[in-house]
Amino acid sequence: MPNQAAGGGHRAAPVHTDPDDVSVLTALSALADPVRIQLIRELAGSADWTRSCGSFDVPVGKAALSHHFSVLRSAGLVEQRDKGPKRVNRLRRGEFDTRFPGLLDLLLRTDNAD
Amino acid sequence: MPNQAAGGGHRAAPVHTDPDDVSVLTALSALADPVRIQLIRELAGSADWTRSCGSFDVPVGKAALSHHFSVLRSAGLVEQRDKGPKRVNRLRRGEFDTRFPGLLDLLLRTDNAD
DNA sequence: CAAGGTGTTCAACGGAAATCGAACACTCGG
DNA sequence: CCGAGTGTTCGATTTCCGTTGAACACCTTG
Repeated sequence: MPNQAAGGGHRAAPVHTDPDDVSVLTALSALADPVRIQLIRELAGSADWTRSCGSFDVPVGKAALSHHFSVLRSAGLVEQRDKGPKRVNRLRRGEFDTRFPGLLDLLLRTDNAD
Repeated sequence: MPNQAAGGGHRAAPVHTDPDDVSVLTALSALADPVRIQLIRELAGSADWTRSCGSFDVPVGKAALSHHFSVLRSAGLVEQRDKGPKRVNRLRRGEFDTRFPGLLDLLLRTDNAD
């Protein structure tokens, strides 16, 4: 029996924020970064829970990457779950779009390339 | 005859950027600031060309204010015109909304108070 | 022409955010 | 139980952005 044993998991659970509790300023600040934009775009092109944190093609080290995911969680943009040794991600598309209609679509439009 | 004389005005014309030439990153960065958000909100609640730069209720000095307007111009959000000694403003609502549909509306929704 | 009002520019400061390297914690496979 | 792989945390550095004060430029009114 690999995991999910009794007594609860040991790893520190990632802290999430509900999009409803996110201010516009926080949302915009989270999105106003090249690395995070790329993370979201790549994430949007993948199925839920299929991408681990290290699987993204961004020009930063692990530490900075971990920080960026923390920001994205705080802004209600990304949800994370532990899967074995990896931490897999999901873009909270529906929930975030309910809170900020059209904002994510704006970022994901192909004609919005930089 | 006060002004509008031949030979052209002398004041340095403000540099504007067409919303079509603005990247998403630039737009989001411009909007991800408390002072600029307030400027846009106040501007949205006023008729075009009725608000001079100094007429806004923001907690910063003239220098910083001038800088913020420069950022807003560069992001294609605000248009400025000289009117006597004052510089009056206009929110480029239609044009900006064509480039980034829904983005301005998001900021101006009352339930998005911080 | 002088004076007050408006806005820009400049150099400089300060603080927040991004980044890195190293150390640590956890999971899984030999 | 050890080792490789994954991600977080810590401390320190760097970079960027907002802010200021002072000097300057322009327009108008007296």
